[in-house]
Amino acid sequence: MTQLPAASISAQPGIAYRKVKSILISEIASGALQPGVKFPNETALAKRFGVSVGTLRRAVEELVAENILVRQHGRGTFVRSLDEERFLFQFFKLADRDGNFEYPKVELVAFSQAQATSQEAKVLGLQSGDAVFRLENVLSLQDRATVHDRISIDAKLFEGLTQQCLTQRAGTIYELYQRRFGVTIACADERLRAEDADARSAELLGIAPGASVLRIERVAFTVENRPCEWRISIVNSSRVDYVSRSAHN
Amino acid sequence: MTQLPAASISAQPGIAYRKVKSILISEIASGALQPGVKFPNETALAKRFGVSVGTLRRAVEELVAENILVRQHGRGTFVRSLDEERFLFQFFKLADRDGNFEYPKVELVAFSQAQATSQEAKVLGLQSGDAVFRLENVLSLQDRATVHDRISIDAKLFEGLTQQCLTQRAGTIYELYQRRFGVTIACADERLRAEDADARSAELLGIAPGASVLRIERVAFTVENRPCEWRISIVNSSRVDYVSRSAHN
DNA sequence: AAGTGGTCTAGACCACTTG
DNA sequence: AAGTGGTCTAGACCACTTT
Repeated sequence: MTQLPAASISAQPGIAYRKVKSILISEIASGALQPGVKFPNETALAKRFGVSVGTLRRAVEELVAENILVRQHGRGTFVRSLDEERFLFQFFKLADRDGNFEYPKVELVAFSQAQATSQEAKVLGLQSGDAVFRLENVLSLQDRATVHDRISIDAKLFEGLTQQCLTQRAGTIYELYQRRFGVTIACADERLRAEDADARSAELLGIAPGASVLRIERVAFTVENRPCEWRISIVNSSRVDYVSRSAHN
Repeated sequence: MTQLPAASISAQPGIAYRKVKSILISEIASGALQPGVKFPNETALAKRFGVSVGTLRRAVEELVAENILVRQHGRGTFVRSLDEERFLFQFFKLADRDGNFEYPKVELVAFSQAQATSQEAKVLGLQSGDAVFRLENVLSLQDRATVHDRISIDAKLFEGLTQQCLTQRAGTIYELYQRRFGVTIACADERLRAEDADARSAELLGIAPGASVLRIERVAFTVENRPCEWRISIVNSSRVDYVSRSAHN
């Protein structure tokens, strides 16, 4: 069982369950609580924070709702590991016309380090000129190149990232962020529009330049709610849809 | 205060707070609990259902999370009325490039009653040939025609709907559904893709036929989780984005 | 059998809104 | 002052998983 300092609730702002929640978030972000490792049980955690079990549960329940923790009846509570199936599809929302999701084949087509443009800096919360990594992927579905991703990330956060890391990884890139760099992606904002494919995307996707493509701009955030990845996805949506499912009853 | 029968919990399936929730949902759907009207307070409701206040609260909290109820500290609990600002933007997700939302101007360009195609029947849970209403709207943002909506709804659910109802209404069409027909939209599934504008959409939106447009297909559900509206929106996304905001911490 | 989370209770007290 | 929801407690008992 993880041994952690007797975090004092009174040192944090806000009401009790929010304090507990924010302490848990920072411990997850710092790596003190590792993905896949079992949490202390509720009574122990409640005692550590000096709150009742009910209050502890409320904090944990919110983190479960935010997909940061997972509880399993009879087994325990865990930091959600990004290799879990359903987690992948929290961020990968392309399905075929019948609504079926498929794990994409990923090919890295470019990797470089560069100085952040003003736009990159703004989105990622950096200074213009700070180092960023830029990478480009082509994702295939049903053996057809379907998505062209351009990704920018803060080089400092991902110090030591190499082309090898990326090409030799198993699993998603978000899993790599989490396992090698301790950066856990918790949520993302996306903006979508239709546009005409530029020359590069058209070539990579094997379509005519100027064809209608779906453009998805995504900013992904860590558990601490800091922007850490900026991504433009160009999608040939002639065979797939972007699916947005609202939470049903 | 609303006077309702002493609904017996034990007659419903599932565990207590789920029973309470499903009874509340059916009472909202049936119109026994009206939008904007104050709920009985927690202790009274709990007594009516024969559960503790904590259990009642849990049911209500889930309905609040699903945007069906609204609680206001010190004032009371209400069925959410669809004319509330933020509710509009639960379903209208088009923002300008700076992320600003604007209330669209709506113009009805077609209205008819027809027999459901097999596709309409399938989506809406009808039989092929059942009566449906079809309507088309053009939505303008910043005085530019931006969205062309094609909407199909079950004619039986909206019996008595006329062109007048639609053109003379104040507020959103979902508010009309709720106020005139007692149909409260609670959530929706959406699928997006890029495509080339067809002749009709191009004309209505004042763009070239074949221009890249965003196609949004939406199925909207009632509080009882029954599909009740099918809508295809064609969006000229040269000035607006579809914004998908994930719930942050 | 032991340990975990899931549900439920019956209170207490606080914060906010309204008359 | 009265009424509402918001937070918190300290238990009880159940359901599920593991040993």
